[in-house]
Amino acid sequence: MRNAKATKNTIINESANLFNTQGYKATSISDITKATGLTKGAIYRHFENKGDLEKHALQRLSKVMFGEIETSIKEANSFVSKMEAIFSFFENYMNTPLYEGGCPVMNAAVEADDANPVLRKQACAMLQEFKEAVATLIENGIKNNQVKAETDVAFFSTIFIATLEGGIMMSRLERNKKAITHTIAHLRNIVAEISI
Amino acid sequence: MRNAKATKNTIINESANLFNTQGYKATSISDITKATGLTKGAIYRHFENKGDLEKHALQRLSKVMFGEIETSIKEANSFVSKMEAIFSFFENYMNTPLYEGGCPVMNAAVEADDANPVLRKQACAMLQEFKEAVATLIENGIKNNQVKAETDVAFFSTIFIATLEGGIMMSRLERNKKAITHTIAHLRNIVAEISI
DNA sequence: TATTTAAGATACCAATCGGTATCTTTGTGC
DNA sequence: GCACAAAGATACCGATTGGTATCTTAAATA
Repeated sequence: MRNAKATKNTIINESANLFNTQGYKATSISDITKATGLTKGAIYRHFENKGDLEKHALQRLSKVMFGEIETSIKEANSFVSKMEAIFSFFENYMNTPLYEGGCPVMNAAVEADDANPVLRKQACAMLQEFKEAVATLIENGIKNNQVKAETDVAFFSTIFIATLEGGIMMSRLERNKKAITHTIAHLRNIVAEISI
Repeated sequence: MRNAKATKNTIINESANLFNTQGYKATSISDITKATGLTKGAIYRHFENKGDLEKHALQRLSKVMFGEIETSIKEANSFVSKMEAIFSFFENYMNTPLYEGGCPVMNAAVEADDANPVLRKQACAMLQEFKEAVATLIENGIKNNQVKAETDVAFFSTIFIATLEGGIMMSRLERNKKAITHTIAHLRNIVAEISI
């Protein structure tokens, strides 16, 4: 019976790509049929409705994004080099993106209003996950005497992510790396400031 | 003949509100008829097509946003207080927004892909305008001996806006002021650093 | 190899989309 | 007050939307 798991997987991948580039509402089921080469019948066999597919697609994007970041963080072995891992992820992002369409968190956050609370909640959780990851990095840095003890963890994790996301938005709009390069350079300075 | 200018104005206002909250593609003409109490016939008398209306609506949002910022900047008479004017605009923004739905630049930037080049170009121009406004502030600050001469103008105007936009995105997603408060506090520190 | 069942294709549904042609109403100048 | 033109309402158009019922195909099992 024609590898169901594989088809479901390609549906998720292709739709995730479309949702992240064109937007969730703006992407139709027939867009997905064209991208996958499948028919509506096949898609609706694997997913309850479009919202269900959106949920799975964003989950996939989340896994890919955080998966890549977390592995490169684990490979690094100091606070500074772990932060560098995040920076290089977002720097390379413009040249060779893991997925098209920019940051999934921002895309979902901007599109999801009260009309799509499921998407909003997911984006919320992703942002939370991102913030906590950075916070843990700083906390561990403090424990290991690599970061100044008086550092405000919540404050810095917030401005780190805000600056990164803003930089991505600007660079994507302007279609050049200037903004993201500037913001990362700025964040490098901050990392140096709070480092011991 | 039933004040045409006034009707066109309300159509622009109402649709700008809807576009900025629900998204451009996601807002239908009949959404706009409901919001204005008018009919399709009336709307299409004043605008060529939906894209034309989108263009006018974003232009309106741009005018409102920059109009408010620029007047409050002009009222201030030093580099620091002019920057404070920008900060308080974005701080008050969460409590009493001039328009619903967050930053029009970010919304248009995230939604507009290759499928809507008109919207993209407008968002591009708005970001450029914002960047140049901040740059001019810093340059005048240097001229008036209020900002350190060695300050990299393009660098700082970029990270200012990136940080602000990222903070807005996070605060809107989390539905509390924490992120925007943190980012503005951080930008205040930077202003202090480059000030004389 | 025949049977069974899951996977996918086809054909359809009502609702809505952006857009238009036409009709009615309203205000204005003569 | 009457003609004229502009503003807005109504009724429709084909195309597309998300979704479903039904049919066909293909793989696993017996």
